[in-house]
Amino acid sequence: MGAVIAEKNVLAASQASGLLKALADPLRMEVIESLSEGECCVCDLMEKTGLAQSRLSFHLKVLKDSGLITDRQSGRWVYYKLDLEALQLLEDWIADLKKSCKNAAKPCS
Amino acid sequence: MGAVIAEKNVLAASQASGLLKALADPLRMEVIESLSEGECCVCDLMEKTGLAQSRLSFHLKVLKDSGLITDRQSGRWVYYKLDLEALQLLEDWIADLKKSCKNAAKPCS
DNA sequence: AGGACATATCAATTCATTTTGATGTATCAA
DNA sequence: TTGATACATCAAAATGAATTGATATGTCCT
Repeated sequence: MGAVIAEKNVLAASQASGLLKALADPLRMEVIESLSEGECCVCDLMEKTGLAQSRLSFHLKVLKDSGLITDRQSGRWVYYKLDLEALQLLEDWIADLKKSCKNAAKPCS
Repeated sequence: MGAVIAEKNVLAASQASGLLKALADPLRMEVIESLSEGECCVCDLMEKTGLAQSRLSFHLKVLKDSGLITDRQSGRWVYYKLDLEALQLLEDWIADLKKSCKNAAKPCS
């Protein structure tokens, strides 16, 4: 039983690490917050964030690679949106960490 | 009303960004997970993580500056522990983001 | 006072991420 | 089929973060 839980944690931890890394950047957080208002295309995100096209594209790729957002092409436009499951995974991981916290001091050896 | 909420969100966002950045590193996550077992001193963390002293010290500083952990000196030893409130703040920030997600597509302008 | 221990800090190097400007690819409309 | 639009990708330069080994600081013990 320990093994299964440990494995699950290791998996979740590495996944969480990727999500955290992607999220831990002010520009990308801005993008994420823009996307929380609903799916939208790159041109709209450019307006909202004021970022240059290639710069925005770079950050969108980081976010997409992490699994935090997904894209869909429609004609000339590419639409991005948040992946709620990824956010949920992250929230769960933090909740688990909190739960596993025993704040008892351990004697120094 | 919008102003107050916006201010609160902006504050939370920049704070959250710091926490995320600190947390989004495999070594530091290891440290955090060690600390989830309870407060402990640097020498114990060195054993648990196998990191060299100066390297560990560097990462502990990053974590402490973010507010994710706190320290307390006792004689020659310095004890570190997780700050549950910071974890809570992070969890709340993600929960809020999730809540504010409207997945309705926005027409491209 | 002197030595040993626990930890922090520093400067130099290495390594990773980000920015920029240019070019490439696909789609649409005329 | 040409030109315009929307976006992605690339290589080079700029910036930032991490590692290393050395040295500094403070505390304890004798």
